[in-house]
Amino acid sequence: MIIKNLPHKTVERLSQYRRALLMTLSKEKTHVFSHEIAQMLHITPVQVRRDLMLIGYSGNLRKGYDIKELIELIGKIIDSDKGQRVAVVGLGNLGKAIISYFKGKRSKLSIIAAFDINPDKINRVYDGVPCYHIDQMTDIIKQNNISIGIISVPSTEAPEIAETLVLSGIKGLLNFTPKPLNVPPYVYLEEYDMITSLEKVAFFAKKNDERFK
Amino acid sequence: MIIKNLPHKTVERLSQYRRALLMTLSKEKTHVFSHEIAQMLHITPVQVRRDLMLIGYSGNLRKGYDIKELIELIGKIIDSDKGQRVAVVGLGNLGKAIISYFKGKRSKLSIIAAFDINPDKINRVYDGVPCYHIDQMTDIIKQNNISIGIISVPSTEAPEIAETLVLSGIKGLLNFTPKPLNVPPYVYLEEYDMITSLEKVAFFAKKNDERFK
DNA sequence: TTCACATTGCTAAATTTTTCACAATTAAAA
DNA sequence: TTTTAATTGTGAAAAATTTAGCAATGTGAA
Ligand SMILES: NC(=O)c1ccc[n+]([C@@H]2O[C@H](COP(=O)([O-])OP(=O)(O)OC[C@H]3O[C@@H](n4cnc5c(N)ncnc54)[C@H](O)[C@@H]3O)[C@@H](O)[C@H]2O)c1
Ligand SMILES: NC(=O)c1ccc[n+]([C@@H]2O[C@H](COP(=O)([O-])OP(=O)(O)OC[C@H]3O[C@@H](n4cnc5c(N)ncnc54)[C@H](O)[C@@H]3O)[C@@H](O)[C@H]2O)c1
Repeated sequence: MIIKNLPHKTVERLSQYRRALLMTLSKEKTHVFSHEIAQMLHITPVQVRRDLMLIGYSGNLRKGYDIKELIELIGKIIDSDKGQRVAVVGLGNLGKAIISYFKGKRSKLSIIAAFDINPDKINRVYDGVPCYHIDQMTDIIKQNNISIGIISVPSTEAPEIAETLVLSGIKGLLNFTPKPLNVPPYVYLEEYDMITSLEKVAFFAKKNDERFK
Repeated sequence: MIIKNLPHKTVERLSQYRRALLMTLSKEKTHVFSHEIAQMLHITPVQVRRDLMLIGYSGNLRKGYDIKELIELIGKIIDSDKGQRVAVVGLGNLGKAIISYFKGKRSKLSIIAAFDINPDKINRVYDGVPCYHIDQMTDIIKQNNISIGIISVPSTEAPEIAETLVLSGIKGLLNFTPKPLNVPPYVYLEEYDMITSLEKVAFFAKKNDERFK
C-alpha cells in the first residue's frame, strides 16, 4: 500500500505506534484510544489522530482503534511485502549490540549478514548472523538481494564503505559513525550520532535546571 | 552564555557543526564558509547562517567564519562551564559500546560511572569508567553531582531505573530502550530507538526504489 | 426509544522550521 | 584608488508540522 508523501515525522511515529502497541498487546484489550497512544509516546492525541487520518485509518467512535487492525495497516504501509534484508558493516562493540538487539524483532526486516576486516570475526556466527570478509560484501549483497546497510566501522573507513555499499546496489543506509557521508539521491541516508543526542540532553538539562530553580 | 529559546533543531545542528569542524581542523585552514559547513552536513548554507545568526556569531565577509572562535562560542552556549557528569546504567552490549565511544571525546561531558546488577561486571573498570552495583546509584550520583543518565538496561527495567535516577536528582535522561518513560517536567528526556531509524530507512528506501526505477 | 456524552475526523489556525532574495560589505585584483 | 566578485546577514515568504476547536457520530445508560 502506498500513500503519497507521508511526512517524515509521521513515518517515525507510525513505527513508534506499532512498537508501543505490540508491547502492550494483551488478550483483554482489543481497542485503544488516541489519548492512550499519545500518553505512551508523550505526544498529543490530536497528533495521533492526524497521523492515522493520513494513513486512512478510521477508529470506532466509542471504542477507539482496533489494535490488531492498526498494527496490520501500519505494516502494510511501512513494510515492504517481500521484506527487506539488512547487512551490518563493522562488527565491533556497536555492530554486535545492534545485531543482538534486532534478533527476532522484525520479521519483515532481517539482518542476514555482517562484514568485517578482522580475521578473528570472519566466518563466525553472531546471534544467528554470519560474518564475512569485507571483500565478499558486494557479491553477498547482490546474491541475497540485501537492500539496507548499517555502517558501524571506524569513522575513517565510513566513506569508502558507503561507496562500496552504493555500488553494490544498496537502497538505504543507516550511518552510526560521526562522519557525514555522501550518497546519490536514489539512496536514502539516515545518520545518527549519540553525541548530538547527549549534547542536546545536556543543553536542555542545564536550561531546565536554571528555569526550575 | 544563554540565548533564549534556541530551537531544538538548532541545538542539534550546533553540536554537529562543532563536531564537523573539530574533525576537519587543520593548521592551514583557519576559516570556513557557510556553504562548506552546509555541504559537510547535507543542509543549506542559509540554514547554517541562520543558526549562527541565532547565536549571535558574525563571520568575515570574505573569509567566512573563524573556525577556532566558532568552536569556542558553540561550547560557551551548549556546554555548561563547570562541565556535566554522566552515568551509564546497564553495562551490556550497548552500555559498553557507548562508553568506548565517548572515551576522550568531550571534555565538558564525561561519563564517570556505570551501574549494573550483574556481579561479574561490578567493581571493574571499563575503558576508564568504574562500574558499581545499582544499589549504590543514588549515593554515587549525589556524591559526584552526576546530572545526566544514559539508560541501557533491558527495557522491562527501564521505568524503575528512570524513577530512581529522577529521585537521585538527575537533570537529563537519554533512553535507549524502546520503552517510553515518564519523567517530571524538570527533567529533560530524550528517547532514541534504532528500530525507528531502521524502519524509516526501510520505508524511504522502498519509496525511492519505486520512484527511481 | 431517547438521551447523554466521550471520542473521532477534520477544517482552519497557529507555530515552528526552512528557504528565498537581496542589500550590505569587504578583501583582493586591477 | 577603484572595481569586482563572493559572501554574509536578515526581513519576509514559504513550507512543514502541530494544535485548536468543534460538528458528527455511535454506544450504552436511562
Ligand atoms: N560505540 C558506540 O556507542 C558508538 C556510538 C555511535 C557511533 N559509534 C561509531 O560507530 C563506529 C563503530 O563503533 P564501535 O564502538 O563498534 O567501534 P569498534 O572499533 O569496536 O568496531 C569497529 C569494527 O569495524 C571493523 N573494521 C575496521 N575497518 C573495517 C573495514 N575497512 N571494513 C570492515 N570492517 C572494518 C573492525 O574490525 C571492528 O570490528 C565508530 O565510527 C564509532 O564512532 C559508536
Ligand atoms: N543493542 C542495541 O543496539 C540496542 C539498541 C537500541 C536499544 N537497545 C536497548 O538497550 C537496552 C540494552 O541493550 P543491550 O544490548 O546492551 O542489552 P544487554 O542485555 O546486553 O545489557 C543489559 C545490561 O543491563 C544490566 N541490568 C539488567 N537489569 C538491571 C538493573 N535492574 N539494574 C542495572 N542493570 C541491570 C544487565 O546486567 C546487562 O549488563 C535494551 O533495552 C535494548 O532494547 C539496544
